[in-house]
Order: sequence, then structure tokens, then C-alpha cells
Amino acid sequence: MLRIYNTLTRSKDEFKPITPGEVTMYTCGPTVYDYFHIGNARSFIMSDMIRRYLLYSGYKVKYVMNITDIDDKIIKRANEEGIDARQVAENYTRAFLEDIEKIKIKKADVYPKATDHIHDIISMIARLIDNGIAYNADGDVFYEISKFNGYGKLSGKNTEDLEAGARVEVNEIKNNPFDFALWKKHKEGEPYWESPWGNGRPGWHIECSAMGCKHLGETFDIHSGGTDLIFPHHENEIAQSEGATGKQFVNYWIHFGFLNIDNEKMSKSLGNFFTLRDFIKKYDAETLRYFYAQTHYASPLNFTDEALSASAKGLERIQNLYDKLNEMISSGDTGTEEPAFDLAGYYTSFNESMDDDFNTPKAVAVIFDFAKDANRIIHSGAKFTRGFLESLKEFMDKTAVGVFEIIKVHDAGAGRDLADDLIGILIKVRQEAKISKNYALADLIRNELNALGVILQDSKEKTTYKIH
RNA sequence: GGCGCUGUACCCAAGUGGCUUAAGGGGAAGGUCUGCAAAACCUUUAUUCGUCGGUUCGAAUCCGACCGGCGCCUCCA
Repeated sequence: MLRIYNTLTRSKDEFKPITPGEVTMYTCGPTVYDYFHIGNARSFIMSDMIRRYLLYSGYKVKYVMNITDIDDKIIKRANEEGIDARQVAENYTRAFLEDIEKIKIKKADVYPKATDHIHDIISMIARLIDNGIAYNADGDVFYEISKFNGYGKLSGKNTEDLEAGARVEVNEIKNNPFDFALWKKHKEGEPYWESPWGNGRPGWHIECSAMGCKHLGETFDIHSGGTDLIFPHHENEIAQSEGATGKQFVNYWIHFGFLNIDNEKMSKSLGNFFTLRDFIKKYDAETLRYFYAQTHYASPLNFTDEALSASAKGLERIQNLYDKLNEMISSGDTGTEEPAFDLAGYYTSFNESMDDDFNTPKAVAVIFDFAKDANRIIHSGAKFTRGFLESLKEFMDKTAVGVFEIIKVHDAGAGRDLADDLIGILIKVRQEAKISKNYALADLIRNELNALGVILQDSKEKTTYKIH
């Protein structure tokens, strides 16, 4: 039984999808005004792992990730660069899609863009006005929070608290300083669309409400995003959607903890701001995914070089086992042994860990326990049946690859190339050297290859290699 | 000021009342294997969970106080 910590109820709730066997899930994607950073990457990756686990569990998942392509920051960026806002959005949307592919995030079923949904946004605003909870103030349309009595239910805030700590600038045209913009009146130099209230553009929060309702229905199962979006963004999404439809908007709200760099908040002014593009020059996608999987999604996470290196090192153990299994299977190095191995137990532990609010650190630990157990058997020298080896590989394919995608799957059918043949010759020469006890030559070959990133590993029968 | 999170070994990090006299990874030390390495495996590395009290037959887990760290309340994943 899957249980999910739900921000809305502040408790771990049993997960019951609206339609049995199917899940509708929406996750806040980027505002495309810049390359995204490793903090954003955490949200995207953890959302991806949650989706993959739901798929692994047998659910049919409809996964929507929005792209906010019209917003103050995009306009600002466009003005800075002296180009069209549309162009800024297009450039960074393309970069975004490239980047998430690099970090092995499964493609969403839909990537709705705000600018493709202006019509839906306008309809929703019109509905809110009809319902008497939004007002047109001379071309700007605001949401009147006092008209929605559920306002604050997600973030646990109430209007009085907000006013007590008010740091929101007072805007004379609003009825209440906390009313927020649904539609912004056109200003010179900004993109605009026609609407019943005059030319303008959507406010920040409305596109998620409109697109979520459009693509997933007026009530859907899961909505995820960074913890900083709880207020005001998600609070406002609820107010808008429920104000318009009168139905519960989302059943389960999932929020991801923040990422710090060396214990400090990542910010451009501190100079500790890393885009994903910077990151993947130094580490690979699997390391990042594994690093994130090692901490529960809701906890704050401190990002340090030391921690990343430790993750890269630890991950090798899992990758080595996977490679070893592949090699044993493809080389036909099999026999008749069928050792006792509690594979079902590992599946159970893995499932139970993930069912407990997606406890990825615990699930990762299960994979390590499995690896230790499997390695112990594999290295015992016996010859195992192909079926047994394949069952071990299958476990890794389903968990480490299918759910986490933290190990690399090399093309099984990849042909040998010239480098492979040359390395093969060197290994043969080295083998001869070892037989004649010319260890100086044997070590020379190994060291030289090592310097090229080719790691030789001797075993009793043969020498294998991997290219780093 | 309001709301919320958090403090577990040298580092990262699960565990939130008895299954745990605290998982897993990194690091360190010793060992097996090896010509030597590498890989892999074995052993060791927190009688203790920020501090002090309390509740309980029993607490890292619940309660209180105190000392730290952090987030949101303003654009932010």
C-alpha cells in the first residue's frame, strides 16, 4: 500500500487514485527565462522517480509538466538582451528539453505551454468573475482572496498572519493587498493577447490552474513542486481552480526540499549558482540522480563536491555488478548452479521502502544489500544457470534502471570496434608477459592503458577491461 | 512578528514508541583473493541519536525547556 505525505493534510495518506489503476500527475516545470539549475534538477528528478515508481507499481500514469513561457522574468530577460520575449522563451524551452533528456528524465505525456492556453486561461478567469471571486480593475483582473474561504488551507496561512508580516507592496487598485493578478493589463513593450478585459497577459499562477484542469481534469491525483511554491503559487492555484470549478483541485500535494550549496542558499550573488549545464561537465547524470535518491525528497539537501564524489564512488559498486552480470550472460559463461537467493525478499523490501512515501534512500540501501549478496554468490567461482543470472539482472533493470535510472545500460548488441580489438591484442601480449613472469612489461601495459582510461582487471581465467 | 522544517558516527544519510543494545553509501584500519594491482567479499569503525528534564514496563522516536541550522511569509524548484 502506497502512502504519500500530503502537504494538504500534513500527514502520510494512503494513496487512492481517482480512477483505480490510473494516476494523473502534474508537476511544476520551468519558467523559461534561463538555463535551469541543479536545484530545479532535484525537483524534476524526484518527480521523475515518483512517476517511474508509479509505473513500476503497475499504474497507468498521465504525466504533465508545464512550461511557463510568458512571465515577468522572461520579459525582463528579453529587454536585457534586446530580443523578443517569444524568442527568449523558445530558446530556453529548447535548452530545457535538451537538458532534462541528458539527466534521463522520461518525457512527459504533455508539456503544455502557457501561451498555447491563453483561451483556457481567459475562460477560467471569466468563470471566476462570474462566480464573484475576481474583479476587473480597469483592465487588470484580480482574484479576491476574501471570497474563497479555503484560502490558506495548503500553506497553513491565514489572512491576518499575512497582514501581520506584510511585506507586500500596497497596490491601490487592489481591494486587498493579497489579492493577486489573474490578468495583467498590457504595458508598452510587453507581449499581449486580446481578452474581454482588454489587451494584456496572464498572471503567474493562472496558467497552472488552467492547464492542469484542461489536461488532467478538474480534479486530479498528484501535484508536485518545490517547497517554495507552496505559498503563494500552489495556494493560489487551489484558490483559482476550486473557485472556478467548485471541486477539489488536487488530492495529493507533494513538495520537494530545497538544495543548498555548501550550506548556503544557492544564489547568483553568492557565486554558488550552478546550472545543470555546468554540472554535467563534471559529473554524469547517473551520479546526480543517485546523489538525489540518497536523500528523502522532502528533506533539505546540501550539495558539496565531497558528497558528489562519494556518490560517484558508491555508485560504481552497483554499476560494476550490473556490468558483470551482463558480461556473464552475454559471454555464455553459464552452468547448472541454481543457488538459494531470496530475490523475492529484495523485491518486497524495495517495494515497501518506496511505498513508504517514496523512501528512496531506503530503497537504494536495498539495492546495495542485494548487490552485496549477489556479488558474494557470483564471485564464488561456480557456474550459474542463465536463468538465475538473468533474474538478478532483471531486478537491477527494474529498480536501479527502471525506477532510478542510476546505472548505465550499455548497448548489449554494440559491435566491437577497432579499439576493442587493439585492447584485446594488448591483453594477449600482457598475458604472455605474465606467463613468462615479465611483470615489468605486464605492469607497463596495464599502467599505460590505465592512463588512457582503460582499466584492466585480472581474474583467474581471464582479463577483462572497462573504459572509463 | 506569523507558519513550517531540522540537529543521528570522520562525512553523507535511513529509522519517528518494543522487529533496531541505530539501515545503506563514502572514508579509515585489518584480512581473503592476486606476481602486484583492480574488482569483489569478510571483520572493525555511534551502548549512542544537539543539551537538560519529563511521560512510559520500554524513547533516537512522545512532551517541555534550552542551544544550534534552515525554509516560507517578496520572484524562486
